Amino acid sequence: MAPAAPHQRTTAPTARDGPRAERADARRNRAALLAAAEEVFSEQGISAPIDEVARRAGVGVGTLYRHFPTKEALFEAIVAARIESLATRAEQLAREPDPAAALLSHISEVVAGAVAKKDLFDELARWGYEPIERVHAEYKQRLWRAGEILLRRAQQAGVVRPDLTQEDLTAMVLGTCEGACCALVDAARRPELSKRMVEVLWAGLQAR
Amino acid sequence: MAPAAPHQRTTAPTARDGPRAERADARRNRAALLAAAEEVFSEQGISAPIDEVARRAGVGVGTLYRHFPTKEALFEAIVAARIESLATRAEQLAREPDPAAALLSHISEVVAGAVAKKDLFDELARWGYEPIERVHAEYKQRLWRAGEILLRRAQQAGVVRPDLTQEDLTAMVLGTCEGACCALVDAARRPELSKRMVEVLWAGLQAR
DNA sequence: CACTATACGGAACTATCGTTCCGCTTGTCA
DNA sequence: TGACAAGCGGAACGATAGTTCCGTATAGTG
Repeated sequence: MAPAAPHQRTTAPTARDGPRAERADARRNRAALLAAAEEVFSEQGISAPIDEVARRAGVGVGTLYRHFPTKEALFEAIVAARIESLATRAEQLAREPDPAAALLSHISEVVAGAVAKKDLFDELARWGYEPIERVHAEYKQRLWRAGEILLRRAQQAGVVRPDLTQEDLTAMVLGTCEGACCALVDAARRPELSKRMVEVLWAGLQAR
Repeated sequence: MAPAAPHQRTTAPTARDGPRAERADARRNRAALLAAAEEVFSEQGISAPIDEVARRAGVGVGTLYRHFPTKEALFEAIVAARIESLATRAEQLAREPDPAAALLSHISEVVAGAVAKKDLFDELARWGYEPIERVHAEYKQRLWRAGEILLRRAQQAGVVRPDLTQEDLTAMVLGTCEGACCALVDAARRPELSKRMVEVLWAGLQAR
């Protein structure tokens, strides 16, 4: 986005010399916007109006659009971080000695995350299991690949039904998130419910 | 809705005598609207624009609103029929001798229905598992109660985990529908996928 | 055939949201 | 401290969708 490096010019440092450093208020506002977006999107998901984010950040919409070209871009900035952390955690689990426990932890953590944060939920929901080859965002690829490894290892250990693909598992995990989040449940009971749902899913995944 | 019986008056049958019978074109148009709504909503779900329904019925929106007070009312007219038929079928299953087979059939049929018809899917999704006491529509009550019986019988037969409530099961069935319908899957593979998901769910539901 | 209650069509209205535009403000630097 | 690029706010715009309104058309009746 930035047209060139802000410092070191070959010509004299006059006023017409390249772009100045970022102004302090701009940096403050961007931070405030990210914090507000984090709050708003985690509560209301991607359907939250953009004005709500600007309002809560204490800036006008114009300022929001100065920092992020579209609503999508702002949303992605938030949700990418969430997915990255899931991916990192999944990669870590993929190196654990017990493949069954690792897969179960992975599933539990994804579900718990989606149940707690509506933005993550919305992102997973619309992600669906789009053919992963067509997904360009590298953080999604990381999560997908780590999930693949976790599933394969659990299958090789004879713990999980060998006929399941990662698409199947993804659909089931996603379904578990959605079932637990469904419209009218009061949010307070979701964690407990989703725990039980993961239990049932896990039992259903067992080989034999 | 009709204020009174259209025929037999005590006074003379003058022009100012009660409402006439429904005009033929009105009846035709209502039928066309229902047929169009059935098509459109089953393909696109409740988010289909109302104009699309009117267009496909070959009438103006004004006509649509003459017959149905809101979009909701039209949608409900369609979806109520679907839920009624699920409910009737569930009640029938509740009288079958094999409780396990009955519950499995019920689950399979709900999922298959939701995967095939987006209106049913949307309705179940937003229905969620709202406390059933608060649901007034009698056809939903029927489906819920039949589901309860099916679950209880399967639990008493020792087939299904006794700690599951109908809310749990509803959330799981709903989740299965949602997982299988997720955004980007090509619809052609949904039936197969959902069948496998029901298999896993069923395995997970087993007692011990 | 004429008359009128009924029904029809679709333009217009309202509300919501994402996005753009532009006049004003302010941080930064000489 | 003065000049000005960078940044800001928020009104206005455009798109979408549900709903209303009203002038026109017509089915049914005598």
